[in-house]
Amino acid sequence: MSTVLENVKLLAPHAGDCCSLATAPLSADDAEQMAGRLKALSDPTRLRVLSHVAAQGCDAVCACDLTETLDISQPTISHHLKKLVEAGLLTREQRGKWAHYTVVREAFAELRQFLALD
Amino acid sequence: MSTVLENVKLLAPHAGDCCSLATAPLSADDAEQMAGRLKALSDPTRLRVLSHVAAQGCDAVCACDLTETLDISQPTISHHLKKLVEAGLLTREQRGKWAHYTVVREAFAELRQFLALD
DNA sequence: TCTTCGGATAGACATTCATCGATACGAGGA
DNA sequence: TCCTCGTATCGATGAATGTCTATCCGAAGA
Repeated sequence: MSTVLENVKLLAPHAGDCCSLATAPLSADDAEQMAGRLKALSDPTRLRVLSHVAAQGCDAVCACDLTETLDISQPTISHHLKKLVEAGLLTREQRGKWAHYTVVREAFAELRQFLALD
Repeated sequence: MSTVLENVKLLAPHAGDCCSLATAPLSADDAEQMAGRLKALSDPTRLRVLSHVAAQGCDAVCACDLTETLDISQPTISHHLKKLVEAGLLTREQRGKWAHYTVVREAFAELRQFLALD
C-alpha cells in the first residue's frame, strides 16, 4: 500500500514540467520520474487499452467496454488500468458499479515536451 | 544474432509513421512496435545516457565520455547504448578505436506524433 | 609482431513484470 | 437481507531485464 501511494506521489504531479531530454545533464531523480511514466507506456497491452480510451477524446470509457473489445482477461485489464492511473496517464471515476476512465491530456503534453530535442 | 537483426528490422524503420494513440483501435502489431521503442526509453540509466547525447545536438558523442561522466560501469553503458541503437533512437559510428553516437531526430518526432491526442 | 586500450560480449544473478485462475469486495436490485 | 454482477486483489508462474565481473575482439602505435 505504501508503495502505491509513494508512486502516485512520485509520478502523478508535474512529472514532466521540470525537464527535457535536450537539457544537458538530466538528474538521476528526473530520469527516474520520467522513466516511470514511460515504463507505463512500454507495454503493448497498455497501449491498446490507452488507445481505446484516447479514441473517445474527453469522454470517459467504461472498463467493461475494454474487457469486451480486447481479447484480454478481466484481471489483466484491471491491472493495466491501475498502472496507467498510477502513472498519471488516466483518471478513474466510479459511477455506480461501473468504473470509467479518461485520459489525462496534460500528461501527454508533458511527455511530448520531454521528447522534444530543441 | 538473428534476434538482434529481427529487432532492428522490426523497430528501426518508420516505427511511428503509421499510427497515433488517438486513432481508434491500435492494432496489436502497431502496439508491439511502439511499445518496443518506448521500452527503450523506460529506463532511467538510458534516459541519462540519451540526455548526454541529445545535449550535443547534431554532434556525435564518444562512448568514453559517457563512461567518465556517469557513475555506471562500462559494460552497462555499452549494453544500454546497444539497446538504444536497436530501437532506432541512436546511430553508432566507429572512428578508429572510438565509438560515437548520435540521436536520430526523426525517431523522436515520430514518438511525439504518436503521443499526440488530436 | 607485440602491447595497449576502447569497447563489445558472455555468463551469472537478483529483480521486476505480465498474465491468469481463484477469490474477495461492494453497489444495486429483488 | 440475499443475489447478481462489475471490478479489484491475491498468489503463482514463467519470462524479460538491469547490473556486474571476467573475458574477448580489434584498431593504433611502438
